[in-house]
Amino acid sequence: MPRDDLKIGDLGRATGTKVVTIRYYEKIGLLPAPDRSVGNYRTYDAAALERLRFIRRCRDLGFSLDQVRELLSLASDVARPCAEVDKITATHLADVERKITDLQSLAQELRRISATCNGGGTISNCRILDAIAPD
Amino acid sequence: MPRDDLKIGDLGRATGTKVVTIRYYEKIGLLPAPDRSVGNYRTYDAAALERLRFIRRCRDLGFSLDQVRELLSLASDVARPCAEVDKITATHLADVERKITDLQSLAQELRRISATCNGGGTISNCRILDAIAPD
DNA sequence: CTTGACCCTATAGTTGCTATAGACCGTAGG
DNA sequence: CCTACGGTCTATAGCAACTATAGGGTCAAG
Repeated sequence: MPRDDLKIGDLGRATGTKVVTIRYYEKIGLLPAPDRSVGNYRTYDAAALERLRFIRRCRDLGFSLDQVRELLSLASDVARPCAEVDKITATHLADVERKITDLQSLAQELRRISATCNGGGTISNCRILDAIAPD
Repeated sequence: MPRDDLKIGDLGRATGTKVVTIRYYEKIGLLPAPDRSVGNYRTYDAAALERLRFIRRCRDLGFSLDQVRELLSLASDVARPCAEVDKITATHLADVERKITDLQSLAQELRRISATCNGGGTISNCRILDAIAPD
């Protein structure tokens, strides 16, 4: 076995990925099924390590697994236009920005609601509940 | 049957909730099992409508179903201190605020990555992919 | 009396993992 | 050589919070 062969645990440690997650990525086709050792252990090479690193980085950036799949497929096809990659990124960025504004108005409303809190009172005169359920 | 009896579809329309979701809330104990009509249809009264409205409002505010459960339980116990309600709200607000800052740095990074896009090029010289997988 | 809209139950799917059970492999110590 | 241990294997079930589907029953209008 070549020196750069990694067992699944090694790969996990090298990428900060749990073993079960790696197997999960394999099951859903994000990682190719690797060769097996005599004892039926998965053995990974440097390419697998790089691919998993890429996947994890994408996940850190908040891309969905489907988007990661697309990015991987694009990355392997040097002739496709770079604009396709940018489109995925831009779509994701727009999603993130929309989420931010949604959460900002949410936070605003929660602050407003929380501000109505009747210090040491009881539920019977809780104005927060009134604020949640205006009726 | 009293005039304020609602079928599940009516309740759904009145609260903007899908029928399956209402049944789901019942199954997980968020809504009590209502009376049934002769034909075995669920029949809801005004109290159920109010309770579901409260649940939906909480969900709109981003509370988890467990938090909603707690809020409902608090709301029904007039002797408990209002501070408990505020604590749930404050915790949730902190969550939301943390999510916002997380997403903001994410958006920042995505903008940075997207800005590297090599306009009309192909994947072979795609700098976005390089930016995602710096190596 | 049939059509259509509604309702019923039960089960499986979604996303992205995580957890568990029960078995096998490989190496180091006694 | 045996045993203990840590790692690995498969398969299955669980998490949030629903959504979707299958295969039926109910009810009012035409």
